[in-house]
Amino acid sequence: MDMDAFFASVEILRRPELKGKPVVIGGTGDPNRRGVVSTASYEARKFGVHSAMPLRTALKLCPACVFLPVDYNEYSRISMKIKKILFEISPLMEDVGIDEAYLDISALPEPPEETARLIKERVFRGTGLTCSVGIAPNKLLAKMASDLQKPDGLTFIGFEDVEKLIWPMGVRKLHGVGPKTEIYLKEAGLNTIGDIAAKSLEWLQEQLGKSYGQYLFEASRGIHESPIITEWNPKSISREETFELDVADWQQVARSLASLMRDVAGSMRESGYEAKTVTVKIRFEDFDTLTRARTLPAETDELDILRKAAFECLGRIELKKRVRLVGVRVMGLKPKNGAEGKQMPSPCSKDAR
DNA sequence: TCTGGGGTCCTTACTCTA
DNA sequence: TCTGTAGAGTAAGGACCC
Repeated sequence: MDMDAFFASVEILRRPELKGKPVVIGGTGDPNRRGVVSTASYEARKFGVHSAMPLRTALKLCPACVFLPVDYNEYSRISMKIKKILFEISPLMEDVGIDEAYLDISALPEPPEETARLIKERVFRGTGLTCSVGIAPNKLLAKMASDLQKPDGLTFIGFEDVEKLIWPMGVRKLHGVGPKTEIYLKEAGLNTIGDIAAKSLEWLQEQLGKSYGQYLFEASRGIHESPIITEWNPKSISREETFELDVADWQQVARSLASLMRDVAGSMRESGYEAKTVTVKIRFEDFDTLTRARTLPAETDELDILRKAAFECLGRIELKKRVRLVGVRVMGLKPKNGAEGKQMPSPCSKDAR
């Protein structure tokens, strides 16, 4: 199940006057400041606006677009409502970020198409929002099925449809193939998913690495064994900040790092985790990005220790260019005092490769 | 000229230890 | 003691996802 233009749809729901207008959600909502598009309504997409595009570019493409800030709290609230509805239909549910979920419905007595219709109906009745549902024998194909008809779609894919429906698609449509791999594959003469499927396992592994080659070999044939993951512990917690204007002042970078570290430590305590490794990230004005990491003798959630480690990392980076972004991440997480830790919905798909 | 933020996983290089 | 090797842990960077 995949919500349709989720952030934009939520905003339109609470401001009905926006219905039918091109709406762009991203950053602070000011298209003249730094930020990217999180979600564009279908009307805005007609102007070429899409996710991850700089807001300034979106403004150029569509000066008539309505730009709104991201209201993550509101989207989370509605997301939880949706997940509750889905969980009631099948508790074998995997959260995939804020607007997607996989459901194993193979054990339900109703036929799948009936369940799919029930999902769409209950989500709409509960929230006023539409979603697209894909039904397939595994997560990979279900995801591709849900993308096939959007918005408000309901699509079936079986293994027997892979050749006809999936193979003609561009390589980029395969989950796990991003912009870099797309370029690489095209240079190798592979334009469609079928082109990948025509290659041998050995060739793909030689060109793209053992693990990723194996993944592409199977995925291009619609083969994907990964199970529904119902519980999940975070592996890292991070915060980062892009400055409105690139900064040359070391003090300002340090202040920002200290504040981000406070935030991360707060988040760790809230969720009940301690961390072993601290990583600092600096992105310079030319987008050159460096990271430095420090592993501590033992896990901790004490701000003083974490901050000291972060500053030790920062000290190993020569700030000879202006700084665009500063970030901090903690990893090697362990639930505190042997407690369980708070299990969370997974933030994004974990099994692309 | 533009390129966010919060995540996961993989690869490669290096170091330490058995 | 010297040499080689395997494995674990750490560090850095990169690709991808929502």
